[in-house]
Amino acid sequence: MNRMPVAERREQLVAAALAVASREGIEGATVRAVAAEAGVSLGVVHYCFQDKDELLRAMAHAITVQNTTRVGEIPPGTPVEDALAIAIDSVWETIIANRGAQLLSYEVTTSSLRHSELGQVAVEQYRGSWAIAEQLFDAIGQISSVRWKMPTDELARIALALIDGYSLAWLVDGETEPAQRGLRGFARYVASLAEPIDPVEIPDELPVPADLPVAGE
Amino acid sequence: MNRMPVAERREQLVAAALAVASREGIEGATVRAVAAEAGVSLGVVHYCFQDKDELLRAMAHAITVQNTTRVGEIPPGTPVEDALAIAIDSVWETIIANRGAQLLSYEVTTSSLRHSELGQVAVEQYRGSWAIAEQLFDAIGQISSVRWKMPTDELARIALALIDGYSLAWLVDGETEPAQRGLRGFARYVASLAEPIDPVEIPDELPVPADLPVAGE
DNA sequence: ACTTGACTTGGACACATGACCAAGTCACTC
DNA sequence: GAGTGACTTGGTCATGTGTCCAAGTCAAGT
Repeated sequence: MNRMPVAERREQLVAAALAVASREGIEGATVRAVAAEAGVSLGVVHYCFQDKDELLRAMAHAITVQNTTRVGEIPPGTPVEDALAIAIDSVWETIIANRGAQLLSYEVTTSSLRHSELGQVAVEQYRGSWAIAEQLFDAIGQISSVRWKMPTDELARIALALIDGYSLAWLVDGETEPAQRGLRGFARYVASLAEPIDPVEIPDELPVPADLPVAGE
Repeated sequence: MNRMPVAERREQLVAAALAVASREGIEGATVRAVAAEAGVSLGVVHYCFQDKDELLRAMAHAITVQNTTRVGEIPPGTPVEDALAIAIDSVWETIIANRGAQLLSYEVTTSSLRHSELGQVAVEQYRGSWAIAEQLFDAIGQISSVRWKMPTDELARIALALIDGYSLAWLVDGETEPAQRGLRGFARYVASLAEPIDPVEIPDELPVPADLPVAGE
């Protein structure tokens, strides 16, 4: 096989692991399978990674990075409802476009929760997703010139819980319509939690409506 | 070891498998581990079950049954908000009371989606849960004398998606407060989807508010 | 040219696991 | 109390897997 520096080889192996695991499940990502997928002999894997665990951790990290890629841009001035719809649809479409990867993501999560070898992978995964979602709500707030009646971190958790739940259900029964209907309904609900603010000047202290206790984490 | 009829032994083995798998994960539920947990020699398992797969299927079925046990009774006349809160709290409490079992449930789901040996276990699991949740909303409708502005099967799917998502998040970060806050918020939202009806006489044809398309499954 | 070290190879080893079996043991019935 | 069949035992075997290694190959620097 072609020679290449370790770093590059590692990337190739991680990609191979991701491919195998997406296709055949996390258990199918054996050292041999990954080596075969990369077109490399067995020893190479242990030359580039100390453990199989290290390889899997690298793969999990790649998934986390992949999951926390930003959603497409939303033009400024877009109404809240539309902005929310765009964002949620975008997330949902990337999910149903990569069934294997999505399923793998859950497998990695559960594995990480059982076996300490995978370390804090699951926690990192979720922290990253929550942070991204929160940033997204903040961004939409600015884009659409609205203020949320609920802290955005809480909004983020609701949104991700719902998406997680619906995508699991979709993995099981293959129906996309219920999820889309549900998510659209959620978008409408969230839109009702937005109140317009002056897009030009944003004063520091606006009275926050006390509908819900503002519990910052 | 004590002699007992096959049926009884099978139950014991399924219980042992459930115990091991809840404690150490689905991968830890090897034939040997199950036999040891049940205090039985290796051959017994293969005497009672044709395959390891058959054992796992039986275990998965046991989980499904366990997951679809009815929530506690709600006294008639309870206001919708309270009835919803009782139901959701009840579900949530059984979840956080059995962390291992809940995690195992997800492991079984993902495993079933990968390996055809587990058959339609995941689908059965979800169909059962959806049906129960739908029945629950119907029941609450009767108990609290309200009519839902949204089809109950859709309500059920939303509720279960949310619960799934939150419980996954809880498994990862161990925080119960965000989930409880989120679920209570959902209960309040659902309560807003209820409109009172005459508790005594329920006519067959009531105009259904056309907020959403009524899509029967 | 030659030396050095990074990179690769193929195989070997130990171990866990699922499957299987032949013999043994016990309870129940006639 | 003898026979019958359900139940149990302990062990064996094949397979897949992670880990490791000693030797081989190649590219680059001196």
